[in-house]
Amino acid sequence: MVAVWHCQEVTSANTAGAVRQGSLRELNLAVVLGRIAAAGRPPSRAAIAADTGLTRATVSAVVDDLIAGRLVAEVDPEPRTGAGRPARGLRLAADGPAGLGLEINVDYLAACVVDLTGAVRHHEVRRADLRPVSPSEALARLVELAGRAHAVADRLGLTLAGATLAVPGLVDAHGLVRLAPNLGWRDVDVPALLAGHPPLTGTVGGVPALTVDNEANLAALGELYAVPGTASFLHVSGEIGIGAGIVLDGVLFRGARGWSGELGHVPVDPAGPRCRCGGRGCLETYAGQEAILGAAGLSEADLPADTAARRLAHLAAAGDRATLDALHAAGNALGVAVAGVVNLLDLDTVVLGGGYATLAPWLRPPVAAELTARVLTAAWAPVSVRAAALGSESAAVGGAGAVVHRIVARPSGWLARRE
Amino acid sequence: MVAVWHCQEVTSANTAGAVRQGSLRELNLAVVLGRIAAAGRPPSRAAIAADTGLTRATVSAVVDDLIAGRLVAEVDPEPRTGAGRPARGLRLAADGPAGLGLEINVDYLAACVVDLTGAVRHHEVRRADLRPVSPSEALARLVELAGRAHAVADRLGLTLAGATLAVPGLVDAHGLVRLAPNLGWRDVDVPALLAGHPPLTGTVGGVPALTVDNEANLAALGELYAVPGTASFLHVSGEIGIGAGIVLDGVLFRGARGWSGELGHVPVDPAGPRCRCGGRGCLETYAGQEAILGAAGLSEADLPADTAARRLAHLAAAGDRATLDALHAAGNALGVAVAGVVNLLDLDTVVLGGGYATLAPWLRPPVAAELTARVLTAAWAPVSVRAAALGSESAAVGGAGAVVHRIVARPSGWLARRE
DNA sequence: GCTATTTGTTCAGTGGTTGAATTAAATGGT
DNA sequence: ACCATTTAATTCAACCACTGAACAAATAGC
Repeated sequence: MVAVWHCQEVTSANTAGAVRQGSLRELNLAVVLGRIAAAGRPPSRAAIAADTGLTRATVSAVVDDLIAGRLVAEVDPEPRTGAGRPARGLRLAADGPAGLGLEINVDYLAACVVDLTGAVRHHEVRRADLRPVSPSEALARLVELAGRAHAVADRLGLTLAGATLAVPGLVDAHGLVRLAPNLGWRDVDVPALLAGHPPLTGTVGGVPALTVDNEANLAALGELYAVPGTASFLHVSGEIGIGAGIVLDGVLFRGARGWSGELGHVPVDPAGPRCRCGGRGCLETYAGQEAILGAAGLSEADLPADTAARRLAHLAAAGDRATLDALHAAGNALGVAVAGVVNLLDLDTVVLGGGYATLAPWLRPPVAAELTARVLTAAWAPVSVRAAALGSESAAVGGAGAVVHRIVARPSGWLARRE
Repeated sequence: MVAVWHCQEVTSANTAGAVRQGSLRELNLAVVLGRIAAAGRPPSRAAIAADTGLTRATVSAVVDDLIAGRLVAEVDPEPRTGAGRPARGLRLAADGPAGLGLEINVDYLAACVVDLTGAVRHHEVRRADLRPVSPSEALARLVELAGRAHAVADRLGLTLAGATLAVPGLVDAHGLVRLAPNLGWRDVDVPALLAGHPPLTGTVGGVPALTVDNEANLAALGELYAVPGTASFLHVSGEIGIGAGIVLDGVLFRGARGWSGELGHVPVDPAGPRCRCGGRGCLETYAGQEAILGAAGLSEADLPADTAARRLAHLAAAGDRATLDALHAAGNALGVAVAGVVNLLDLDTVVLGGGYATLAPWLRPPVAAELTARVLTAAWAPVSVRAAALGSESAAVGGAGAVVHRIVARPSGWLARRE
C-alpha cells in the first residue's frame, strides 16, 4: 500500500486540533528551528531566547532535541567583539534529512537532492522525448534516476526524508494525475505504478514518502525557497500552457481542490481567436508557446519542445523583427492578464518563470508597462517584475525543497520517526 | 490616544511566536469554544472531549473558564434516547460580549449589534445623502447611532467588545481612509476624528475598540458568517465600482497591503471603451452601475444612488427590453471576468452581493453560462452562483460579526480583560 | 590576576494536561 | 420498586514542559 499525500504546506503543528501536553514541545521545536532557518547568520541559544521570549533553559532543551535528531548542528563561534562568553552558533544540519525532487516533463526527466539548508547537493537531468513513452515506462526510467540520487544521498551522509514528483498536469489529492495534456497522460495512478520502489513507497516519519504535484506549483515553491525575502508573488510559468503559482505570505495557494493557477484562460480579448478551452481570446492564444512561435513565423514542428524558448531568445537577441514583435505582443497580453490578477490579489511581485524566464529580457518591458498602466495602486507601490532565479530545474528543486521545508515547519514528525 | 487595528482575522492564538506555558490553556480555550461555535446543536463536554481528543477533565476545566467569562452558557439537556446521565448542552452565550457594526455609505449610515451567536440584536439605518457632508459631520452623526446601539446593548445585557466601521474605499492599516471616491473622502483619519467618543475609543481586552475596513471586505465576511458551510467563495459587490471579497478557507484574503479585491478593472475587452482607470474595456465599463443604467437608457442623475439597483430590478421585472438586455450584457461581462478569477483560484462558489444581489435573478443566468463555458474544471465540479443572503446591511453585520468572531477565535483576550 | 559580561546549564517550582477512580443522573429490565 | 447498566461530569495524584534564579563556563578589558 502506497500512501501519498497531496503536497500541502504544514504551517503549524496542529493548530486546528486540540493542544495536548506534548504539543507544547512540538510547537516550540518548530518555533526554534524556524528561527534558526530564518536567521541570516548562525544564532546563539541566547539570541533565540531573547527573540522568541522563551527562557534560555527552554531553548537549550529544545535545541538539544534538535541536535540529537540531526536537524541542527553547532558551529564554532564567529569572532565577536565585546566581553562575555562566546556564543555557539546554530545552523541547520547539512548531513541530516534531505528531500528528493523528481520531475517528469515533456522532454526530460530530472532528479535532485536538497538538504535542510536548501542547498542542491545532487542534480541529474536526462533528456528524452517522453511523449511517445508510456506512463509506466516513463516512471520506470524515473525510478533509475531516483535510485542514483538515493545512492548519492547515502554517500553524502544524507537521509532522504521524502520525495516530491512534479508533473505538468492536474494532480488530485491522492497523487492521481488526472490530466497531463502535453505528456498525453490521463488518469495515471502514479503511486500505484511506483509501488514497491523505495524510496518512493511507504511513509517516512509518519508522512508519505512520495507526493505528486503540479509542476507550476512546485516551480513557484522553488522560487520561494531560492529567493528569501519575497513572501507573496505570482509565478507565471510559460510553457505550452500558462500556469500561475500563487504564493501568499510564504504559502503556496492551491485552491479548494488544488487546481488553482490556471492563468492561460483568462480572457484577454473576447473577440479574439478561438481557444482550445472553448472560449475566445484567452491569454494562451496570445502568449502561449505555440502562439509566440506562430507569430514569429516558426512552426512548432521545426524544433524539439525544449528549445522553443531558447530558439526565440536566440532570434530576438539577433534582432529578428518578427520575433521581437511576437514577444512584444505576447508581453502585452501577459501584462493585461497579470494586471487583473495583481489588482485582485494586491500582489507586489511578478516572477517570470518556465519558458518566460529565458525570454524575460524581452517580455519584462511590455509586462511592466501594462502593470504600471493598469494596476490601480501602482502609483503608490510599484509592482516589480523579474525573471525566475532558478531555471528549468525549479520544479524538481522546489519539490525537494518542499520536503525539507515540511520538516523545518514541523520537526516533531521527523524526530518521532522510527529509525 | 485612539488605537486602531486594521480588521484582521486572528486564526490561532500566537502560532507565529513561541508557545509559553500559559499558551496551552489559551489555545485550548480557543479550540473548545470553536467547537461549541461550530457545532450544529449544543454539544456536551463529553462530546467535545471525544471530538478534540482532550480528556473530559481538561474540557471541563476549560469550559468552566468560558462560562465564568460569560462566553458560554449551559442549556438544559435536549431529550435524548438511550440510557445514561443526560448531557448538559453548551452553547455560545447570548448575553456576553457583542460586536458593534457601523457603516458609512453614500446614502446611509447604519449601526448594528451582533451577539456571540451571530444573531443581529439591533439594527438601525439612517438614510441621508452623505456626499455633501463633511467627514467630521458624517462621523458625528455616526456617533449618535453608535450611542443608541450602545444603550440598546446595555439594555439587552450585552457588553460591547469592539466596533468595526465599514467605509466604501481603501483603508490602510491604521484606519486611515486613503480614498473613498464615492463619498469624496481622501486621507480621512477616522480614529483621530472619533477620539473621545466611547465606545469607539481605546482598547477592549487588549484589542483596539475600533477597526476600520473596506465595505466590500466586510460584506464578504457578513456572508461568510451568515451562511455557514461555504468556506471559500468570491463575493462580488456591484456598486458604482465593483469590489470582490475573496474568502479562502473561512479567512478573508486581504493581500499584502490590504488592498485586494479590485475586480472592476479586470480587462474584459482591450478594445472597449476607455475607463477612468486609464485602461480600456475594464469590467466596470460593462457591469458597473453607471454602465448598466446607461445601457438601460437611464441616467444616473434620474434617481438617488440607493435606488439604482431597485429601479433596474423593477424595470426588468416589468419586462422592459432595454433593461433586460443591459442586465444580460452586464452579466456576460461579469461572467467573463469572474471566470478568470475562478480559474485562477479554483473557487467553487460565487456570491452576487451589493447591488448585484437585487439584480441576481437576471444576472445569474448569463454569469453561470459564462462560468460553465470558461471554467476548465466546470465539467468535474460545477461552480455555484447565488445571490448574497444578507442585503444592504451585510457590511455592518459583517463588521460586527468580525468583532465577535475575533473573540471566538481567541477568547483569552476577552477573558483576560480588566472588568 | 581580577572583574565585568555574556553564554549556557542545573534545579526546584509551577501551571496545565493526563488517566483513573468517583460521583451524578438517567434508562431499562426484572 | 429496585438494581444493573450506561453515559456525564468531577476529583485527585502523577507527570510533562516551561519558568526563574542561581551557577558554571568562557572571554575581554584593566
